[in-house]
Amino acid sequence: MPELPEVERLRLSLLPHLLGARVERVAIYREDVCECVHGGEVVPTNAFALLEGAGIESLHRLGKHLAIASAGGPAIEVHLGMSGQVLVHEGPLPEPSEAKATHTHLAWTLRSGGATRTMIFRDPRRFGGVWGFASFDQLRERRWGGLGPDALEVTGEHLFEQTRGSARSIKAALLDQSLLAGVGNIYADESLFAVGVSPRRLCKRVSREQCERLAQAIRVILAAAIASGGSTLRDYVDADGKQGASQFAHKVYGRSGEACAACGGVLRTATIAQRTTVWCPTCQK
DNA sequence: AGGATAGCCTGCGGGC
DNA sequence: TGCCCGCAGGCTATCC
Repeated sequence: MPELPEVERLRLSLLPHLLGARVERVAIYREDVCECVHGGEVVPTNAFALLEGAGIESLHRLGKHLAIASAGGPAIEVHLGMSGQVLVHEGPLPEPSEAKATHTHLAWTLRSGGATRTMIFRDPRRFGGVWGFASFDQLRERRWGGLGPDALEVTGEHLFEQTRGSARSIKAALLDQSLLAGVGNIYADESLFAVGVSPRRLCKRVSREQCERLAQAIRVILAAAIASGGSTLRDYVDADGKQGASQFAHKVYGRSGEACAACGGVLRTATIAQRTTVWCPTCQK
């Protein structure tokens, strides 16, 4: 379940394969995981909008969203959703039958120096997708305009200003990508545990000082997760197929019924903000 | 208008 | 052993 740290790890692992590479060909196996936009209009899915013929200049990330941009030309956004993966390998483009069997929806032939590689986007559950734009500016405006600041750089002041007086739970707010971009179910629970705030607590009952500590916990926990390779319970791998390791560092996520690392009490679980939530009723108020 | 809810989709694991 | 059902989850559309 990719969140910000997994997407950043993916970005870093893609850099050596993509920077300076030219896209020779794009194979589209499933059009309906793509959306292409040109001149503000949604246009039929096409290889050029998905970088065919372009030279790749930069990779960007905002929250859980990854962008691959050419110099002054097209740019694509990849969103991994629940089960999306981007992988680079040495082999040729997959045959349609193989693509179907592996839920591979798109593939790019990359030419870099003398080497030819294949990048694929696969996503069994298809909650993710790929968006093509005529420029990175258009991508940013159209796809990223509604997102809050990147969670790696969120401030307590921003959290407080955006949540003060709100009647929803702090957990719901942390999951709201328009408030801050990149926190999902795992790191929402981990961050709340780190600062001793119950996921059920209403935003209007979260103080400025608590927002300050929460913002710092979010930044520190996400940075640590990036440093340790991104978390994964099942689906996540980077561009080279390597799994992350930071699931071992989760203090509450996936540990319902286990002992709290801080007080030894039993971690409990409930559905909060439509998400399975785990917290320590003793440590988190 | 803010906040809650349904639905999308497949794979996996528990229970029988 | 094999089948069925429930759950996992980010995001959008829709409802209240």
